[in-house]
Amino acid sequence: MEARAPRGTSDILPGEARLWQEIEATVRDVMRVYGYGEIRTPVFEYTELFARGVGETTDIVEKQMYTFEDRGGRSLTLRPEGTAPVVRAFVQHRLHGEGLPQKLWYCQPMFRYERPQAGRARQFHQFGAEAIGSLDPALDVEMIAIPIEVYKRLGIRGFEVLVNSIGCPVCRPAYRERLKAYLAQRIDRLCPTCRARFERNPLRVLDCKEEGCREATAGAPAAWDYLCDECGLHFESVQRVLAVLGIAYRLDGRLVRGLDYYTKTVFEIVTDGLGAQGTLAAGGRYDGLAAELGGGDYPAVGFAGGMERAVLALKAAGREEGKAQGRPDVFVVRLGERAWNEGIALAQRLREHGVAAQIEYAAELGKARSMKAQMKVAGRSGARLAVIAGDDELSRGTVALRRMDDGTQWEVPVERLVDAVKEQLGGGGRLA
RNA sequence: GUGGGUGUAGCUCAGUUGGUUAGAGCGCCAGGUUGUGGCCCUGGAGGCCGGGGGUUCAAGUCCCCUCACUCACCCCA
Repeated sequence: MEARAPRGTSDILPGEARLWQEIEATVRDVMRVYGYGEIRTPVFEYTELFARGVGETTDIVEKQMYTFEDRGGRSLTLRPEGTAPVVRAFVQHRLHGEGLPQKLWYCQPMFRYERPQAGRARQFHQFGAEAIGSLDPALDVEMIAIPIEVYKRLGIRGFEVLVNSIGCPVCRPAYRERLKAYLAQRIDRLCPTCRARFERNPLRVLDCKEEGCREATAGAPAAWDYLCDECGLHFESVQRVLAVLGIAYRLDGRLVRGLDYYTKTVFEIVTDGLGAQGTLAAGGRYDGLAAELGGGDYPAVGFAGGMERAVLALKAAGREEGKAQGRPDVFVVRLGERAWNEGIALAQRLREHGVAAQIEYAAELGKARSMKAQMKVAGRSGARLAVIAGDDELSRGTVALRRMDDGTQWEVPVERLVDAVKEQLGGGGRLA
């Protein structure tokens, strides 16, 4: 067989994993300061959850889900997005009883059957947050502020915030009809896919990248001109809070989301320079989802950001992958039969004192590598210090300590080794 | 699902109008007399030239098919 990860999946090797850890740590801390609690939901759910929650006619449900039947005949689906499971958990565990709104965050893998390309995979990872049980526009803005804070802390710049309101079940039908009337007069100028969209989801025509479609829809009515009183007031409030927080944004009447549950506020944080998939994070309000899942009337808002895209953005900002293995503080070089074993104990003792100590291993049983080879690995490892344990030194009850930066070297008694190493490394265990 | 691009050593890539045992740099391993890394020198290992079929005296090179990767469309994080 050929050793190969399935199409659209990838291994995150140690060098890149360090970037992931940095992003995860940043997400975790930003969520902490914003007062969100972590939730982890199952990798698979009953298929019905996504069919009802995300929408039967969305691309995700129609052609992108990994759906299978288990041995009990249940239809299960690998989670293609994060919001529906979180809301399901909110309803299932009656989290409204813990106080409202419930503020939850996650960072989990998602699965969609798509053709892979830059910034898109079949297994990918999203970090996100959901605030369930409040209509407060401040929460809409929080969902924009959180990812911005994450990117700022990571040193990712050059993104733009797009905001729109697509109304609610009260006002959207009217806008939809108005838009259809407008499009009907220009139907011949639309691309074939947009002609198909015209019936099923006319809002998506606004989102088309085809030049002809963009020209045809240049003067199309904007959703915000047709909002009902409640949606209009809410939209104004969102913009007011954005202004209060000094968040730069651009109103974009063409911004439409592909999931059925969105109401009122929708937004995207986009950047160029990552290829065609420039959306770093996106989200919006979904006031009807909890009710749709049988949980009562709990308006909510959330966002999700792509981890892989954050990694791409981090690299685009000039960040390098780390070394595969972390830099050790010291490298124990062993010489002679006795030292080959006792050196392991020295490394062990250093580790017990919190010092990162590495040794070089034999390629073949009973064949120690030459000192030169061990020193070469020590140098390459980036270790600050080498502990040279030779039979000669050990017979004197000492080992040699060598600074790898300037090559100075001296002997210390074995029982003083840990202290001597810490002295060299400085208080925190790292080189001062 | 639809298009374009690319597949030669672990990595980045050469490979002449088809013509001997397919190369380089980096990396890896071993040496350059006793037990010392970085620089230098010498040597070595490592290649179903993505796979299959075809044309030809002869294919890494030309043709067809296929697979994979990749970019884009669709859509989305």
